[in-house]
Amino acid sequence: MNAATPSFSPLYQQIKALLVQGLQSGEWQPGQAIPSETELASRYRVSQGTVRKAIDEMAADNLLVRRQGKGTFVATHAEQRTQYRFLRLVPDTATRSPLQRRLLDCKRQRAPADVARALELRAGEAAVQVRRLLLAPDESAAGGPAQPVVLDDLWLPGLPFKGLTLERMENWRGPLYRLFEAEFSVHMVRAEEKLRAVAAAADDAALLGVAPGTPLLSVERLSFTYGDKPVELRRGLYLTQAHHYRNTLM
Amino acid sequence: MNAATPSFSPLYQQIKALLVQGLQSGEWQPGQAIPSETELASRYRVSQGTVRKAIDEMAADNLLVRRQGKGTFVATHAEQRTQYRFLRLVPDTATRSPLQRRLLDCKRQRAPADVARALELRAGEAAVQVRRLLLAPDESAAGGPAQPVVLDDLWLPGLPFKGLTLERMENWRGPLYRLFEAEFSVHMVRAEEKLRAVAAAADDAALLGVAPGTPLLSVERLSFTYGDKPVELRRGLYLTQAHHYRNTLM
DNA sequence: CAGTGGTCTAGACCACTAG
DNA sequence: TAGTGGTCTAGACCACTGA
Repeated sequence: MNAATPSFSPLYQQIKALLVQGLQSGEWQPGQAIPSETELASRYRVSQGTVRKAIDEMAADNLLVRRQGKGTFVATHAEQRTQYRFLRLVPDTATRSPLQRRLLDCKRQRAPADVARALELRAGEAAVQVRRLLLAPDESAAGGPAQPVVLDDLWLPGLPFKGLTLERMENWRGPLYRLFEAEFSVHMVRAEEKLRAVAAAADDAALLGVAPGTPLLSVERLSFTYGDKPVELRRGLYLTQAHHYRNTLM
Repeated sequence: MNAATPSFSPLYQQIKALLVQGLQSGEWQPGQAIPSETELASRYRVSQGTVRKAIDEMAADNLLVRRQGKGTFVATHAEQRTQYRFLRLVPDTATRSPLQRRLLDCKRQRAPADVARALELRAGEAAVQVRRLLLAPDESAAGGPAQPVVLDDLWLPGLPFKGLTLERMENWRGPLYRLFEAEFSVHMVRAEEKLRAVAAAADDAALLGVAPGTPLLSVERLSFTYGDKPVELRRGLYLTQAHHYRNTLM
């Protein structure tokens, strides 16, 4: 055991590192079950309790999901429960209804300097830019047109996302992060967001259907996959007239 | 053991409930050590491992802080590390320097309906309202005047905060939440925030030293103490010209 | 029913802190 | 050195799932 992972750390941390490696290498895919605790214990020659502690931490990190009686599964963005795990915008009233997606653009180009820095790309390396709107279905009885609430600007590293096209996204049912996971083997694990209040520029205002100068919530998100590797930079403008960004502090 | 807590649940959950009760009742004060794991194990007639699991969860909830070799301590807002545990506003550049506080007002009055509802007070019950500014020290070499960055409006239930005055807050060194904890036995455990982008009203703009209509980040925070009891409603307006609200999604 | 994760125990030993 | 939390083990039994 120690031969495989020479640096000193508690056994369960070493097990955790091995398991994360398994996720990173794609040995176990999102949604699939990993081996049982007893199986892993005998494989790594440690007690079940040690494996358990490693898995406990990974479950707390949202890398794995435990299901009593069934097994332990690799976390995925496919489940209802985590459908919008990273989207903190919720309607002020009523329950959260699914948002419509309207893709505006998808093009490959050289990454601007700031994007390259955030995604740890070499200057001028290829990147994919995606622009899209999220729209809230009209809640009134009349059933009017859907109201735009989010204007997103995504930047993805070109290499892992080779073959990402507008059509592929348009034909996809379900969360974008599920597409990334299923088709490009990129699973988003965590993200850092920076929020600001800004005034809507003319073009953004037009897309969101509001007056220029309307206060918007600017959300810059940097998403990471296994091993704290940044794989998405997203700039969003949220309309907070009838929605708000919800956060829990602990 | 089961006699004391008749409802069925895992043993360690029952222990956890008992420990939370101890915090709630003030048996152990913030900053103080609770009894050792072995002591608690023998007191509650369970194994040390069971106590350990209860404490593990409470540490994860930020109710307790473990210090190897020293003991387990009741979490407090006094520590440097958690000085601004609930304030997510950080400067865009440089490190986070301590903010100045300028108290504007503190008065006792009947709680408005919305405040009463949030704080679970009876209609018209007494409440304390506090208004204050947070100012960032000028970073430039010149060392100009401090720049207001946060305008806060706090509402506290009148009963537990009997005796809270402007002087008492002005003479207090350190975080407000530490004052609440030390003088009023109210420890904030967690909070829910709702964020919006708004345009600055004339009076708010004047206090923050910006033009009316400037986009501001509106942060409505409801804070809870032990047992999910709401004890503070806070409405903040954040200037996000040189600062941003930082959030981590997991 | 067998197989999975979940709880609980008892005991050994390690790592850190402070007198 | 004594006392604390941290790790690791081995084994028993419970609770849940699905064939």
